[in-house]
Amino acid sequence: MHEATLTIGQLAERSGVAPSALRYYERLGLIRAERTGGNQRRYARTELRRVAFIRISQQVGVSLEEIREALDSLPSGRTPTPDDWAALSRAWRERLDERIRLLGKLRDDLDGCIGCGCLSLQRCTLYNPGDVLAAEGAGARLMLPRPGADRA
Amino acid sequence: MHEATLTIGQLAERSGVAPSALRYYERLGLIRAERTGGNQRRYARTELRRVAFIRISQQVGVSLEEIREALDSLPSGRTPTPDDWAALSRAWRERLDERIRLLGKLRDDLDGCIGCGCLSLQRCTLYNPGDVLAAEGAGARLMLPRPGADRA
DNA sequence: CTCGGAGTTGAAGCGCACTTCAACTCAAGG
DNA sequence: CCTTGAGTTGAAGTGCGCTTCAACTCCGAG
Repeated sequence: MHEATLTIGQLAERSGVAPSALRYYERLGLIRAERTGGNQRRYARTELRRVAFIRISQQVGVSLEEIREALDSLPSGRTPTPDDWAALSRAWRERLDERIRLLGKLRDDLDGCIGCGCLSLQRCTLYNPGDVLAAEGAGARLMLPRPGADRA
Repeated sequence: MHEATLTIGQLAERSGVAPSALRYYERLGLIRAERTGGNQRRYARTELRRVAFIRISQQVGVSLEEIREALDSLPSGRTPTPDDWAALSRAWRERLDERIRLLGKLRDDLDGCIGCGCLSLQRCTLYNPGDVLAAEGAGARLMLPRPGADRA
């Protein structure tokens, strides 16, 4: 045990991500694996870091497709350095800030509306298109893109 | 025009929600409508406020099912007062605070990891089960419930 | 060599929040 | 009356992020 590579089960256990999810990530091109003679996946230990980055990015609210693009921007040829990872993380920082800012605004507005009890679409800042927490990735739109906005 | 009730098209325009979504909300029991002799929906103007509450709640990260439960808790019989709406809004306030808190923690941790470049699953506070932004509603789990957590 | 647990695949299913479609009816102006 | 735009329905489709399943193979301990 404690070999240079990990089986899918080992990677799953260490990362907390189900094997089915890891295979899914691979299909999307987010992680890679060598194969044994018997066609089984063997993961380099560096893949652990990739998986960590994926899960963290999801918490930031980034879609798997965008995460893939980010990972694709890592230097090919050499193993990514801590600096490489730091650069990617910095890229999410802005999104996270914006997300937090908008939720903070929502909270303030909600407080205001709790005070006045208005919840009026026309007057309340809560329902202000253009200041919407738009398409932050993640599944069936959490954040209210205007209807048809993705086709416009 | 400017009648006591709204057609589905009018409600859609005023609320910014597509007619198909409004019909969907009705099927889920989130809003109600009278019917004309010709079976067309006519919405009381108070439904505007319900729709506003629905969209705001979604921004907080609440699922339609939970929103339905919240709306069901409104007093039946009388038209909800501003105080009634304020009470519902207050109920989301805590969720919003928690959401903001966890995102803030994620940001701080991310800053720390940008500094050290670690992204290590084992050591990094970023990947700390139990402190995960769990099941905040909304579609295909944005916030990383542990695999199988919804079946456990 | 045998056995069982771990791995493989493609296809299908799930949950959420909707949208789209076809086929039809209604309502209002000319 | 006729047309046109708006409304009606149920069924099916969409996108994301997976999970589940069936049918099969691999690998290592005994």
